[in-house]
This record gives sequence, structure tokens and C-alpha cells, in this order.
Amino acid sequence: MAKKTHNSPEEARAAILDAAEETVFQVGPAGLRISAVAKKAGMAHPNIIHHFGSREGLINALAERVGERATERITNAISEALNAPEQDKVAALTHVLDTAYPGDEGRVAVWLHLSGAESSLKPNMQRIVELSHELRKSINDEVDFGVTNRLVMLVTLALVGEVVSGAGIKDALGFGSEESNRAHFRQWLAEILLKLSDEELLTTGGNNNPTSDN
Amino acid sequence: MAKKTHNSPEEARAAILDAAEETVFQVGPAGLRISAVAKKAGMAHPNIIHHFGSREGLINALAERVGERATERITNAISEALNAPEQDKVAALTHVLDTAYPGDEGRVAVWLHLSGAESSLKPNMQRIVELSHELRKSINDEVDFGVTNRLVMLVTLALVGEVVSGAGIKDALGFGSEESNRAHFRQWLAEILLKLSDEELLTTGGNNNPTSDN
DNA sequence: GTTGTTGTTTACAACTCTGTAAACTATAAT
DNA sequence: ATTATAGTTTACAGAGTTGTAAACAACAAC
Repeated sequence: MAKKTHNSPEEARAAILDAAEETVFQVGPAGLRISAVAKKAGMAHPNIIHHFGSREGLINALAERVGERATERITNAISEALNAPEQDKVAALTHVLDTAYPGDEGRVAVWLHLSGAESSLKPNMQRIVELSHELRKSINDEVDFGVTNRLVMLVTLALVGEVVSGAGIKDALGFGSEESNRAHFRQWLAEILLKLSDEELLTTGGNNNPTSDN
Repeated sequence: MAKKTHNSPEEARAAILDAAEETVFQVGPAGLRISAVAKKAGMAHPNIIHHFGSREGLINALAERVGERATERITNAISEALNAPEQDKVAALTHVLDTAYPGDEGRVAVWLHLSGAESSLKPNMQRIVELSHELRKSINDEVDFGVTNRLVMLVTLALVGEVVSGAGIKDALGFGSEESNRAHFRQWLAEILLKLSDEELLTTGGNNNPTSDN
């Protein structure tokens, strides 16, 4: 049992990030204690500082990794929906929402963002909006980009709300926290979003479009 | 300049809660330090523990006060919308959203909730849903209560998301954080919500309604 | 005026957490 | 083998936090 005691830098960083992700999921962003992460990763806490410089460095690195992964999952799901046949659009869009509302993983991304971590949110979100607009155009060619932007914003804000509020609001509204209820809500939301694309009920009015300059 | 040095318990508690509210607004829920609150209220920090028992007691008391005030504002706004003439519904509903998305105050309520404060969220939310459903019925008598519930949930989650994400998501989507943009978004959302009541595009399907038992 | 109650403060204890310094150790290169 | 590099640990310092204990001060009751 020749235990390996010295990892490569990449291995060490990955192991620390794994432990940090799990810890953040359990205790929330503010409760992230370097010592707890070290314990979970099976090492002494100064080793974390050696690899990430500081607690803040660790949080930023984790935010980056988590954000990239989430963006990849979501853009993949939207791309699939884009190629789905007409009658499967609802299911495909529901799947997008399922992906964007991941029960456990997404929390970490949102929480880290809340705790002020720097990450490349902007390019990620913009890719998501562009893909979403293509999806809407595949349903109705005349949809308004400003509306797409606002719909993405609404859904994103709701995602953030769901993550941080946990079961509180759903409980208060009489929704159980069982997965079946959450899934039905997402399907209902997907149907609304598709209807709003199909009929394009509303435009953004006058000059209220977001600025498209860089 | 006869400075009053001893307050009544009510005065002291109110002064402490005011200072705590301001502090939470500035530093967020996790950053609430009893000593900072004491400094802002112009007293020594053990006095806060004397009046509220502990830091957690202070947070719970603040959550209660803030929640009550927010609920009162929102239910008042919905009641006004209920009595508004048909052609003013959009403006009235926009005002409801303005009230529910208060630039500064609402943060405290949401944040406190996030930090695990106990509060009477459930009865407050249920009053809001019932009034919202009356509002929807005043537009279209056949609207579905389950849809109302889900719309309230969607809007509430988005509110929470807006509060906690701050300018981050809006920035990433190209919306400036100026009040005019935020106001336009709320008006757009109000129009969507009214259309969804007017046409009742979607019902909740089968047995997916939230349980209505107490 | 004296006494009791309670708001208030000062001083302190105990704890937790991040980050530093120096020593130790495994691995690779020469 | 020796040396250099870098991952890892132990021990500790320093700051900041909540909460406690005891004394002080204002106000009310009698």
C-alpha cells in the first residue's frame, strides 16, 4: 500500500476544489472554512493557501470552474433543443430548464457568485442568450431579441431565487419540495416560454432594448 | 442638552433594529456583526445581547419586522390594483411589482431569509397569493388558481434572484443598472402577467396543483 | 430620600478563523 | 548519490467574533 503522499499541482488543486465544492454545497458560501475544506480533502489547511494563495483565491477558482461547467451543460441543452423536431420542443425546453435548475450542483455556482467571486459571467450569459434567441427564432422567425433577453433574465433570476431561497418559498406557497412538483413547475414554465415565442405577445416597446454595445 | 441616556425597552429595540437593518443592507446577511450594529446605534454591543438575547435573536426579530412591513406594502398595492379601472390595470400591476421590487428595502428581507432567520413567511405569502388570484379573476373570471400560484412563485423567485444577484446578471445581459431599465423590465413583466391572465393560455394540467391543505 | 428595577457600560474570557514561518519529505534531474 | 524543487505539515501569531460578569446610572415607586 504505497500511499502517494505528494500530488502533482493539478491533482492537488482538483482535489481541493472537489472538497471545496462539496463543502460549499453543505454549508453555503459564507460558511466556507478553509480548515473544513482541508479536512475533507485529507490535508492540512495551509496546503490550500499554498495552492490558491488565500481563501478568496480558492473561492474564485471554484467559481470559475463551476461557472464553466454550468455554462457548458446549459448551452449543450439549448443546442439540443434547437435541433429537436417541432413536436418535441416542449420536452426539449423542459430539459433545458432541468439542466439550468440542477438540484444540487447549481447552488454552488449561484452561491459563489453571491459571495462576490469573480468569474466570467458575462460571456457565458451572452452565449446563452444568443442560443436562446436562435431557439426562439426556430419557432417563430419574427421574435424580438429584446424579448429574448428579458425572458432569459426572468428565468435566470428565478433560477437564482430558487437556489438561494431553497424550499422556503415553495413551502410557503404550498408546493411540496418533492422533485415531481419541481419538475411540473419547470414543464409549466417551458410551455409558457414556448407560447410566448410562438405568439410573440409582447415586444419591448420603444428604445428599451438593452444596449448591445460591448 | 439633557441627553437622554436610558431608553425605554421599545425605544432601544427599535433603535437597534433600525441600525441592524441599515447594517444588513450595507454588508449583507452573513456580514452582520453585532459590534457594527452597536456602533451604528451609538451603544456598546452587550446592550444588544441584553435586548435580543443573542445575535440570532436580533436577526430573527429583524426578519419579522421587515417581513411584516413588506407584506403590508405588497398587499396594499395589490388591493389598489384590484380596484383600478380596466385600462389602468397595467399601471397598477406595474406598481405592485415596483412595490415588490423595492430597490433597497427588499434586500434586507430576502437576505435575512437566506441567513436562516425564522419568520412568518407562509401566512404572508398566502395572503399575497389570494389577493393576486382575486386580481386575476377581476380580469378573467375563469383563471386557474394553480396558475396564479405558479405565477406568484415565478415572480417571487425572480424577485429573490434580483435582490441577491444585484447588478451581476443584469450587467451580464447588457441591461444597465439604471432605474429606468429596471422600471421598463417591471412594466414588461406586468404586461406579460396580465396577458397570461387575460388569455389564460395555460392551465396546470392534471393533479399538479399545490396541496391546499393547511 | 431610599430602594428596586432595569437600561447601559467596561473589562474580559473563550473561541474560531486566516495566514505565516520554518521544518520536513517525496520526486526528479544531474 | 547529491541537489534542487516543490508539495506538505506542525506550530504559532494575530485579529476578530460572540457572549459573560460585574459594576454603574437613571428612573419610578413608596
